Amino acid sequence: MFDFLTIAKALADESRIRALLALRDGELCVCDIIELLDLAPSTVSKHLSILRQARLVETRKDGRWIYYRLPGDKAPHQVQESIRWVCDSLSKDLTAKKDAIKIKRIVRSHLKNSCQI
Amino acid sequence: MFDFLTIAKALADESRIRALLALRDGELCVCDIIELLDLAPSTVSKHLSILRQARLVETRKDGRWIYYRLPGDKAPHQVQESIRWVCDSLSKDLTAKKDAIKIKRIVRSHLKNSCQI
DNA sequence: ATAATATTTCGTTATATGGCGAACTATAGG
DNA sequence: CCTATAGTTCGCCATATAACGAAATATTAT
Repeated sequence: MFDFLTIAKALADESRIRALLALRDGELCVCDIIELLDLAPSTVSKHLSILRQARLVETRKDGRWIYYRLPGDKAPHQVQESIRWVCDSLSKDLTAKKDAIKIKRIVRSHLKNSCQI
Repeated sequence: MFDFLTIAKALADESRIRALLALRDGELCVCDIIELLDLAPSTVSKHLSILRQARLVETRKDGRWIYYRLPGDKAPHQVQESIRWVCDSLSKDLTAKKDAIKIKRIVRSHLKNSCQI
């Protein structure tokens, strides 16, 4: 029950849901998500740590960046089912669709900054 | 997104989850749930109204009593999937198991009060 | 009609939560 | 070494939420 409630509370916030859904197309670093949500870095960091504590996201550090991603197959069944529930429920959500487009642009522009052709 | 968040917030509270799971074995009146959760009537009423607004429960009035139940097949797909998620996630939960036993006793004793043999 | 029971609504209070900025840690680059 | 960048932690404030009791509503029983 405790684990379930940790997950349910983590999913009961629009910013965290948007962040989670944005990870469907692959990992993102924190600054990507900051730009997506248009919130203060400290706020986004807190949101991500709540998702992380619920095991709804995993992290990978690469130099200065910390990449967040959806958990893999070895994640607890409860976690996987929860993510499936969110993704299924919001597969056609308009906000999520807009975010997906915005994220593509954000990732592109960040790439452009680091490896200019 | 709004409907989803209404549901997610409704599910992010232990008392409401316990009430919802208690309805798996059939409808209950408010006083049953008050006795189960051991909270003030006004508190339980508020919890149930939150579940109701999220369409996670339906009601039926019978005399003095108002019976709450899980929604039927004509409930929105999103609602049904949400309930399935909760029930699946907590199918083996210890608190829920204890509650199921307690509810059986509560219902029995309420029946005994009204139709004494 | 009156009393008792079931439930809801309302007002209050304490705590939880989301938001921010400032300060801190860590890494990369000049 | 110094600066810039990425991220987290901490402290603060405003709002949201869960809890209660008192009062209101509705229905049944006396």
